[in-house]
Amino acid sequence: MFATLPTIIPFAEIKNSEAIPMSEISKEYDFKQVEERWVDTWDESIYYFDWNSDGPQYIIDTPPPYPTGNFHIGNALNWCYIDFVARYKRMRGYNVMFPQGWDCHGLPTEVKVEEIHKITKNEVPREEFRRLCEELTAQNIAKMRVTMRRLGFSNDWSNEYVTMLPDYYSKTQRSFVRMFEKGMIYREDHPVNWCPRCGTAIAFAEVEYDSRTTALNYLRFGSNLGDLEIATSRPELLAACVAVAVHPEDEKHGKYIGTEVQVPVFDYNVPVIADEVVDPTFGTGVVMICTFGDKQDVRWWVEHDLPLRQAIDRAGRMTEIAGKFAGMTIPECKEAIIEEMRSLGIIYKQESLDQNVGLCWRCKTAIEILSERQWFVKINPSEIIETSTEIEWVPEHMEIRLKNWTGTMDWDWCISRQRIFATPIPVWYCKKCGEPLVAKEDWLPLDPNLAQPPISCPGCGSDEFDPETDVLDTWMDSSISALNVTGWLSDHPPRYPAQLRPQGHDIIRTWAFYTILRAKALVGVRPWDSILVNGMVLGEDGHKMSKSLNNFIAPEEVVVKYGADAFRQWAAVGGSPGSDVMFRWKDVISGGRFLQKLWSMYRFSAPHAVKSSDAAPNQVDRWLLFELSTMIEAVTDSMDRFQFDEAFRAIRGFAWDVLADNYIELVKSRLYGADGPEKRAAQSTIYTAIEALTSLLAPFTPFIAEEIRQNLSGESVHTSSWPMPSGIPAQPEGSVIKDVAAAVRRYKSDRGMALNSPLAGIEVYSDLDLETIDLSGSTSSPVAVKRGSPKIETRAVEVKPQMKAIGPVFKNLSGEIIRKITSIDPEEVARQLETGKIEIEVGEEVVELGPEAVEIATETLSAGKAVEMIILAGVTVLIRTGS
RNA sequence: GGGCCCGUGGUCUAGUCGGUUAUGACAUCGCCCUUACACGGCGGGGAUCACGCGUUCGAAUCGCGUCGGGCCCA
Repeated sequence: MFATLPTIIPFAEIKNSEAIPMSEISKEYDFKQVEERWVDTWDESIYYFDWNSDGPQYIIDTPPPYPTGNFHIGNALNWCYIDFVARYKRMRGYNVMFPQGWDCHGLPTEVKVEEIHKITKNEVPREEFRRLCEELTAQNIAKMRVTMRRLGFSNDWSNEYVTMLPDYYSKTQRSFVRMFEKGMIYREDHPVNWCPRCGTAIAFAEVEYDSRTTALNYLRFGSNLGDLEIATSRPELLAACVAVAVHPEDEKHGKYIGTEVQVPVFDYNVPVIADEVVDPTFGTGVVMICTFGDKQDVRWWVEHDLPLRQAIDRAGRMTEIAGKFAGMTIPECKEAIIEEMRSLGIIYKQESLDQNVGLCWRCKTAIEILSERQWFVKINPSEIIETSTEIEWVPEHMEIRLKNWTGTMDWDWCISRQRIFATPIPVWYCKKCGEPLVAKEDWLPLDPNLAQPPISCPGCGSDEFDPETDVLDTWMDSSISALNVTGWLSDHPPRYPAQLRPQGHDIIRTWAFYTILRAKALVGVRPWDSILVNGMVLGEDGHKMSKSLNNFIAPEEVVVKYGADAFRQWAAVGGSPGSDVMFRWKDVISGGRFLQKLWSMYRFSAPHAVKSSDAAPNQVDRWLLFELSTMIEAVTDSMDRFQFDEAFRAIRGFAWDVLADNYIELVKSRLYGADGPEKRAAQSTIYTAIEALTSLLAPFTPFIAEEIRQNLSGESVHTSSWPMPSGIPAQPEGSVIKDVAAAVRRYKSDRGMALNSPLAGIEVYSDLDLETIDLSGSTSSPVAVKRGSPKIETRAVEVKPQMKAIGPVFKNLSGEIIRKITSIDPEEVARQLETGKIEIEVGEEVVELGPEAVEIATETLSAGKAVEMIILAGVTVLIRTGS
């Protein structure tokens, strides 16, 4: 018996006072208009953290970017991740803080200011120069804020901080004072990495390495035992030579150990020492130790208690001890000294040598190691490594980078810098006795260059002081960001640790390292519960995106062309967090297409999506609700693991495949049909699905999610809750109906038939009680559901062994069983299968297989009638074509 | 030189505590303007899962090695 076709009511006659008619909704999604409108109208106070709330907190230690004026695509990727998390956690009921900070201090701004005003920093008063830097920084921050808003980030602007302002840098200064008082900060003469161009000390983290080719010079040192031949790549440091080293078991040079040799050109004696680190196969096997050619020299210097001979000054020029070379630059001296030694026959050989040299990461000048009186922070590697194990690293393996780095530092963190635009070190030196006077906490903030201490010198009572002109390393500012956002030294009770630190893997050795160090030193706890590490953004050529490689794309350019929601989809699906992500226009384009698809779905749904409570969902509705519930569960799980690609793919898959391509096609006839419980059930199901969909999309595509949700229900999606899975149980009927409808659609498509062309009849053979309303509606054909199997002859043509079932039971017999069962006649296997078991001989024994062990592929034997058969899992469909 | 990550259709990618026919996007080909969407729908072609050896009944997945790439460091 065929079910009757539902009556079709013309669209124009459908009146629904609650819903928006489709015709009023534009066919094309206008992302520009929608996004710009929401940027202008959103009330950002809904993103504010509530300091007074007792609810569960979720504080994000946003890494404060350097205000260059351009919010680049790498920032944008990281901020997308942060925003996904922040919006998700808010919807889960957390009291979320997504603060925005600005890490202002630093050399690039000083350089830029010098460029803009055509001055050098020494030409204007210190205070004036600082003011110009602040002015430029403020302009740059303003520019970057615009981009961030346009990208839809839900920053908490009530918790913005700017490290160059007294509010913040007083905390930096207080952290300095506290750590000094705890004995964690000290000042002493110590080798430091020095950039001669910038004229400042720099930390290991600021040293970059590059391979260069240089000359290895072979020269002779005079000795009573006969000239000693040594090889060096740094002859310009000859005047700084304090010893010569050989390997203790070096047979050729062993006799020199303990004697003295004469340094050529400068004619003074240095000892020959034995040290196992010397590579006897490199050069001549003899190495000259200078203060300081490299880090190894520093180690030897300490170990063997050698004297200090400083041949290079702060400006990178040769000092007095270099004699007639004094005043030359390093390259000038190198050239002159080689020339001199050549003419004297001291250099007897030169060969080229590939080596890696340390460079200043800002200006790429080769760094020198100088002994300078500087401020240092003590590093306790084991404490940092221990603390990092308390932190959840995502992805896990990134923690190894921190551990590796932590073990490689040869000396403490040098925190003084010889610059202007930075946090002043709150210290004076007594003019009379020279003792340093470190400010007390309640004097702060201050600049010792502008203020005098309120007390006399505790040592000698003098009232005359010189200010400390050095300033603090910028990492001293930024490494307390985690403490700052959790309310340290604020009016609020502190809430550390923060829950999340999102950052790139390129700054693990700096930011993550220093922040852990400082949190432990200052408050004794880890700075964060979790750290989420994002990859670098690669250009479409596969290389790290940078202006110099000319593969650079600005986020603004993408937003203008495809919108923020499309851009954010690239961030979500471009790669899983931690891996590098290539920027690809086609990902953005496909994101834009999805927006259009969503818009079309909404445009269709608008007149039909109506909440109602009195209509029980039918089988197809329940199938959709089950798929929705399952998807919500999966997405929630993915979000909890920060797997945004997984989460977004699941949402998009549901929206596109399940809801649009299948469910909506199935229920159209009900929606266009006469009012009644069946229609209302479909309307209500669509409403539920779209409502949930907009919530799930809200963290990813906040603009279109808001637009649709506001139109649908008049409420903001961004104050709504994350959907909960309904937990509706799985029932096979709806899924089978969907499969049959899809099969019929394919059938028509294969034959070039219009998809709405009616068939004479469809018979569905199944043991399930299938409802026919949506099947007949979506196929435009009468449908009958029958029990059992159709009277059609079939023949087994292939036996497909099921490895999953056979393997675990028969173990190493499996191979033989598979070979056997696929070699016998499939018809025979099929006959046996009807008895419920299959017996086959394997070698000597007879093995019994259950029905789960095989699947039989069959072929229909045509009965010569106008009947087509489609066999699906659990159902057989017969189509009467009517011819 | 060391550490970490990676190598899957033309391109990019999912899957990686072993188990039917390896996911998706973009590209490509064919058919279809079906009362939301042609920025759409249906279908097709296209991958010896870098290579070799091993463990196993069974390997993209586990182990070892080789080659190639990236990142961090020396």
